Amino acid sequence: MRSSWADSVAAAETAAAGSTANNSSAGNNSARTRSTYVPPHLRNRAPSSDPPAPVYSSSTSGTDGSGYGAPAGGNRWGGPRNDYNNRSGYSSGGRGGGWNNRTGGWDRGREQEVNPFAGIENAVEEVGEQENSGINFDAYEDIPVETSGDNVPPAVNTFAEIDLGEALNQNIRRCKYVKPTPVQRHAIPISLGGRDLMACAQTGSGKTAAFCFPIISGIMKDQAAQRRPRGRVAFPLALILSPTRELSMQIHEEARKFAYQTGVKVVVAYGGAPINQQLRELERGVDILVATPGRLVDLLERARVSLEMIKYLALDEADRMLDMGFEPQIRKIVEQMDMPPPGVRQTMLFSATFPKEIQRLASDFLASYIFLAVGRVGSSTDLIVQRVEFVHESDKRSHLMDLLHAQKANGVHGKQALTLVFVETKKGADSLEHWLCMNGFPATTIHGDRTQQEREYALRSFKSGNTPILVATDVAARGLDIPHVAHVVNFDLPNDIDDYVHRIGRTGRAGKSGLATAFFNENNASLARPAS
DNA sequence: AAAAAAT
Repeated sequence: MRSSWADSVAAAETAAAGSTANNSSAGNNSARTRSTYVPPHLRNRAPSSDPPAPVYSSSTSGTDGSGYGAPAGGNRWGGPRNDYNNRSGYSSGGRGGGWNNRTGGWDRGREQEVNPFAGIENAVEEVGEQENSGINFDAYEDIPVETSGDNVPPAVNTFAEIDLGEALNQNIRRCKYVKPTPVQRHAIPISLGGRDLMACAQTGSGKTAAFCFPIISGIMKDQAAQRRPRGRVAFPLALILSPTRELSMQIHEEARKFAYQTGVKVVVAYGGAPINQQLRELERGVDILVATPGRLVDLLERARVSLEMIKYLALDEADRMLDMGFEPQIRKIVEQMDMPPPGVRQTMLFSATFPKEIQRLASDFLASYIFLAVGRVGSSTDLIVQRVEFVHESDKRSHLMDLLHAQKANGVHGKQALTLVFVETKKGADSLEHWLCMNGFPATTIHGDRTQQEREYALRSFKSGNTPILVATDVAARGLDIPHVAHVVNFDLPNDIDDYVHRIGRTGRAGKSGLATAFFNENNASLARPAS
């Protein structure tokens, strides 16, 4: 039996207390050198005390609009951040002109930063005021949060309280983040303070921003991050590991938004995609590398990536990675290559649960860490309406059909009523998808037997509402943040209650309400009562 | 028993 969240909290408090007690001052040195809180009345001014960090010096006069063609007054690029521009592989000089000119001389590939805000979410029409931000902030009030450890930095209530820099603040506005989510309120000050962090929280709670903001801000402020020669070996400053390719892609997309026009370069590497393109991307320079463990080990063995310069390490969905048997790869990456040890680098470990194996990982990877547990947002108990229906195996398809027809009849537009159907097997996914299509319901499927290209296409097609039904195996169960999933159907029940919770967590995201239906029959007897 | 992940 897995430990519950409450157990995790309890267990972790002892663990965290024990691990921090003997090592209270280590790892704090970097914290002192970072700049800190700026009171509200001093914000949006040039921080005169810190001339060498000019990123923060100008808030551009123009409203930035699309991000392109905006730097009229500011010229963030040409000016003060030359060190950075050079380092990340942009040619220096003529910056402003080149930037505004999309067909300019050097816009092949990604040499030009693509505006990440022209994203897929625009494909789905926004409804109503509340949805514009994508997050229902009211749902975040009264989320239980626990922290433990030595000298926990106080939480913040607004982004403005945190000195993230103007470029990052602008991206936060572009993302329409109004105020920090609970995990952000606590985790960002902890990370900005240079402390290691063990956090129990789910994706969709704002976790990605919680670890990206401090990393990006830290890289921007780091005077020591001088330009390095570009070459065959890439030297990322930050590494983000995640269990599945799609989750890595998603983190990469988000991180690119947060890093837009900061000069911080984010690159993603995962399997199933041609490695050459990823190698080229790495050669152009990388600050933050987002990767799945297998592909990263490959890159390390080819000596195309060195972890020598790593200052920030984030492990996302750590429990999932262990479940999937990645512990050897992860230990190899973190402990047996050239990555700086705990205390020298800064490490953030995120996990939905906190069982023994994760506790061990935490004590091995983290130094003097702070434990943070954030209650679930849109948890199974409040925002997701759950139904369990007894359906014989042979009736499942027609029953699903009834549900889909009812949904249609309720006048939900195809575009917004995305339905995610979980099945047990890859074969089952294929055949159900086929059957749905045959019966007039545009569906697609995602599972581990499909090529990466097919998987990515399926996800895009689903998100855009093109095929508003996605049949999935557990590859999609955790972490994926798909907006507008109105209904999760557990066509086949998962074997494990944790998986169930994660699956239905695909709906009711970001504080919106959702519906979850599970088909239950005699085959699932083992789930009906705790089988221990 | 199944799923995921490097080729």
